[in-house]
Amino acid sequence: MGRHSCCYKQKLRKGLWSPEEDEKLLRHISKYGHGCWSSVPKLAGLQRCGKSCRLRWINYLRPDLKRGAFSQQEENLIIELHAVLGNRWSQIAAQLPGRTDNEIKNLWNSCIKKKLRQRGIDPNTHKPLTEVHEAGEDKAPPDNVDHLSPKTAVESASSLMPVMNSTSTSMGYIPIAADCGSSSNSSSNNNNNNSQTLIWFNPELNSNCNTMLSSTSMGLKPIIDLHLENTSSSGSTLPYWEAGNPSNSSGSTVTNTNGIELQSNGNGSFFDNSFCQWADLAPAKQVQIQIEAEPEDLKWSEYLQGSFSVPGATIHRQQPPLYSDIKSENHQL
DNA sequence: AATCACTCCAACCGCCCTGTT
DNA sequence: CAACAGGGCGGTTGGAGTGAT
Repeated sequence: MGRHSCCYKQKLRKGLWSPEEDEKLLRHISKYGHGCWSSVPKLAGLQRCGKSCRLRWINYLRPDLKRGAFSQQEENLIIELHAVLGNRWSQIAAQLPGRTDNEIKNLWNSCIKKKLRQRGIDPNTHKPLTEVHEAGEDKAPPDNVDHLSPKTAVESASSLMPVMNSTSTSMGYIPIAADCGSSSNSSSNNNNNNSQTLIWFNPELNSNCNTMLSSTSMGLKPIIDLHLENTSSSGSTLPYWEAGNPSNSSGSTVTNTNGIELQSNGNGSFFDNSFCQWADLAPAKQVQIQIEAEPEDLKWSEYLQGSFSVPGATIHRQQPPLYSDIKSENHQL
């Protein structure tokens, strides 16, 4: 594919934006909105292509941008999100209000990568450098490795599990990854062609690894609180991994915050007839929940608009969840 | 003061996806 | 179905700024 058509036009300015250009663009968008970007330069009286205007607006002129250096919390969050999302800068940026994907990408390449290496962590895999070398991965995988492609979603999530093994009493559970069984070439999903396997985990298990977003071929997955409890334990609420121990889970139920109950079959598996078909409480701190749904039912765009649905369950949310929201929600539990 | 090396980041480039015709 | 346009994204680049020599 060649250049974008607007770039063929002659006499278009390139390079840094002058204050006058900024003012023209700002004034135009403030007054009329951007509408069709390709028409913005003409209407605003700028000798730029629409893409250039869009970029300038998004990365610099937007009024909701946060200026200044990144805080330590923001850096930590970027690292955590990168571990799950990889180089999906726009999705990472969506979790950091006021920050742009470009900004985050630059920070990652110029600063965070270096810091991680100094700490002995491979920035591509987020594993200790020694481990990476031992595994014969001297040559670091490319940054654009698809951390959560449908085939590797469960694998990716599982790879995070070892760092989530500290004790916690939090009840907040959220899905972090999905294996999209509807993928045309996926053969790993129990012969169910229109299903997904979600992996849930508790963000409080490890403060440094409380990433809870998952991304599949369908886009970023929504975040859901899954409140799990063991009602078989004399009324007391136990963390799910205690309830989910296959050896003692007989008779227990698991309920999420949406009131969806998963009934144990006594073999470590939980069955839900409204939201999920089955939920398998694996021995680790992991539960796989298979959902019968067309991929379209779970599009992130729909979720952004306020709701999405799967058979038997509709989950509403006013606006896209922010990482900080989830953190505080879980702290409240 | 001049030069060089290095860092950082704004902006560009090329590609992909989606919607429209 | 193909062609095209628009928008979005990730990778890369070039230049400004800064510190060292």
